[in-house]
Amino acid sequence: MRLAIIVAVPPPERARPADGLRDSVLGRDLSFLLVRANALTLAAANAALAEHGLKARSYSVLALAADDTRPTQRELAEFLRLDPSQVVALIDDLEKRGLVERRTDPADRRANVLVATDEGRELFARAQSSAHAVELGLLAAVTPEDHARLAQLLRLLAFPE
Amino acid sequence: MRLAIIVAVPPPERARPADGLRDSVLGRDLSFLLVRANALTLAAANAALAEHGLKARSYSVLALAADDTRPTQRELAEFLRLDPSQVVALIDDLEKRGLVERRTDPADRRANVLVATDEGRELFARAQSSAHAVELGLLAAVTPEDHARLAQLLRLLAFPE
DNA sequence: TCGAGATCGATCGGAACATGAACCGTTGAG
DNA sequence: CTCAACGGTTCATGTTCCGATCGATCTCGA
Repeated sequence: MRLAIIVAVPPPERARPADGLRDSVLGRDLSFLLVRANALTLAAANAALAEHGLKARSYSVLALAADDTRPTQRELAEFLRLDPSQVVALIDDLEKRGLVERRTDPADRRANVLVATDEGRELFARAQSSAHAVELGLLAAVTPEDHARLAQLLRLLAFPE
Repeated sequence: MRLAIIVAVPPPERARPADGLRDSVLGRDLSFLLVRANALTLAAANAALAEHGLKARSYSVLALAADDTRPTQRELAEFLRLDPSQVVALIDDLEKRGLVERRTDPADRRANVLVATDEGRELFARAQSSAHAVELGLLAAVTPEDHARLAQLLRLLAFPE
C-alpha cells in the first residue's frame, strides 16, 4: 500500500544530481563554456606540469624563451595577459633555477630580452611532451580535424584584430 | 664605412613588437589559446555586467537561480568549478540584494536550494541581453555556423563524460 | 531503533594571485 | 639639454583560492 503511493509520484522532483544544469541557459553560453573548459584544462595541465616544477604560466614563459623570438618582458606581459609586475616574479623564479636568462636588449637598454639556457630548453622539451599528452587526453572525443578547427576558432577569440 | 657595417646585418633582429609571439609554439597550444580567449572574454563580460552590479560569477549564479532547475549550493559549486565556500559568499551577496533566496530543500534539510526572486529575474533578463550583445561583438569575425560549432566543441572540453 | 560515518553549508585563516602607485634608469623628441 | 614617456622593479592593497573545522542532517548497517 505504502509502496504503491510512493511509486505513484511521477516527477522525481530532482532526478539528476548536477547534470541537469548542463542543459540550462548557461550550457549554451559561450563565455561560460570557456570558463569551464579553461578551468578543467588548466587543472589538468598544472597537474601534468607539476612533475617538472612548472605551472601553466611558467611553462608559457619558458616556451617563449626556448623559442627564438626574444621577447621583452613587456611583450610577454601583453601576450600572456599578465601585469608586467607578475612577469617579474615569474622570470625571477625561472632565472633562479637556471632555466632562463635576462639579457638587456642592446637596442634599448631599458628592456630585458628573455632567452632560455640549454638546461631550460631541455626541461621545456620534457614538459612539452607531458603537455601534449594531456592535451590529447582531453581531446579524446574530438577528431583531428575538429581539433584543428577548434584551435582556429579559439585563435579568433584570443587574437582579435 | 660604419654605416655599411650596420646595414650589412641582415635580420632586423626584432621587427614585430609583440605580434611575432603569436606564431610561436604557444600559438598552436590549445591550452594557451583557451587561457587567453578566456581572459579576454571574461574581461569583456565583466565590463558589460558591471552596469548591473554583477560579475561573471554572480551572473552565472543568478542565471541558474532564474532558471527553474533548483540547484543546491553543492551543485552550483560543482557546475561552476568553484569551491563550495566561495559559493556561500556569492549567494550571500545576491541574497542581501534581494535577487535570490535560499530555501531549505524539503527532501534534504541540510541542503539549500536556490531560487531567484522576481526582482532577480528582471535583473537577469537585462543582464542577459548585455551579455549576449558582448558575445556577438566578440564573435563578429565568426560565421553563425562556426559559432555553433565552437560551442559544441567547447562543450566536449567543458563536460567530459 | 540506534549509532557511526558521510554530507551540506558556513566560517575562518593562510597561501596564491591580481591590481595599481611610486620609483629608477633609459630613451627619444623638441 | 630638458622633459615626457617607457621598461622593469618593488611594495602595499585587495581579491580569490583552498584546506580545516564545525553543527546540523542524512544514510546505512547492526
